[in-house]
Amino acid sequence: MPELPEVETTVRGLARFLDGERIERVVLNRPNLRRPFPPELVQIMTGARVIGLSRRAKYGLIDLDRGSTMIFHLGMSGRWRIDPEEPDRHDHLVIDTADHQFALCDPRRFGSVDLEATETIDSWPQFASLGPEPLGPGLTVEHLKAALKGKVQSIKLCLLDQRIIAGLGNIYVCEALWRAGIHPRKAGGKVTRPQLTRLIPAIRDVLSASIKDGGSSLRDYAAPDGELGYFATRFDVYGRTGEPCRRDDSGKVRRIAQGGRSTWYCTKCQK
DNA sequence: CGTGTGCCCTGACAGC
DNA sequence: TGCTGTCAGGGCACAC
Repeated sequence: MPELPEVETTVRGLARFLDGERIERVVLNRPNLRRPFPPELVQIMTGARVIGLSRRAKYGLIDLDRGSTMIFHLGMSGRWRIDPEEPDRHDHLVIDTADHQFALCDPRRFGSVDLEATETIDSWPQFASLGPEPLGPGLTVEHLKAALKGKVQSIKLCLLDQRIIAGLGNIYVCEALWRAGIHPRKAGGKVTRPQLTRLIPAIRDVLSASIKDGGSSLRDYAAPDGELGYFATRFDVYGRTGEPCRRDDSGKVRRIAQGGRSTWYCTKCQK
C-alpha cells in the first residue's frame, strides 16, 4: 500500500529504532524480490553502523558507515515489521541489531532492495530520471508547465509518471485532482495555468495530511510488536464509487479505468 | 521519442 | 464449503 506518505512514515518509524545502531546480523530468506538481492548485501551490511535514514520518491534509504546506502522499495505490498512476535512466510530480509529486529515483509514481492555508493546516490539510474519531490522546492507551476507541455496523455497518467513528479501514486493522484477540481481525463498539456496553480497546494496538502496521520499513528508502533507501513486515512474520492461528492453532494463519485488502473473522480466538480 | 499494453506475485473478497 | 473471477497503493519490458 505504500505511496510517498507511507514510505515517509515507514522511514521515520525505522529511524527511531535503527538510526545509529550497529547491524549485527542480516538474513535473506530467498534470493530475490523483483530483482535479485545485491550479492554483497549481507557482507556489507553485517557489522555496519546505520548513520542515517531518508526517503527519495517512494524509496527508503538506509545509509551505512561504510560508504554504502541500502535502498528499499516497498512495491505494492511491502512493509517493515519491527520486533515481530512470529515470523511471517513473507519476511524476505531480516536485520538484527542488539536490541531490535526488522523484517522486510512483502507478499507480492514487487518491492526491491539495492545497494549503492552513498556519495553517488543521486546518479543511481532509478534516481537520475526522477522529477522533483512534491514536498520540496522543485515543484512549481513553471516546472509543471514545462513538463506537461504538448502532452496528449491524460493528466492522471502524467501525474503517475515519476519523471514529472516523484512519489505520487494512484491514491494521491486521484485525491489531488479532486482537490484541484481537475478532470482526470484532461490532457496533461491542456491543464490550464490556474488549474496547475491549484494543483500544487492540492498535492502538498493531501500528502502532508497523510504523513501527519501516519506520524500520529506511529505512536502505536512504539510497541515492541509494532508494524510499519499502514495507517488509516479518510479519502475524498478514492474507492468511493457511487457516493456523493464531499464538496458538492449533487455530484457523484465515479470510477473509470486509465492505463489499466482505477481512477475515482467527481462527475460534477472536476473539469 | 511518446504512448499503450501486459506482466511480475500473492491475498482478499464477491458471487455462485 | 469450495471454486472462480476480479481487483489491489508499482514499475518495468516491450510493441508500435
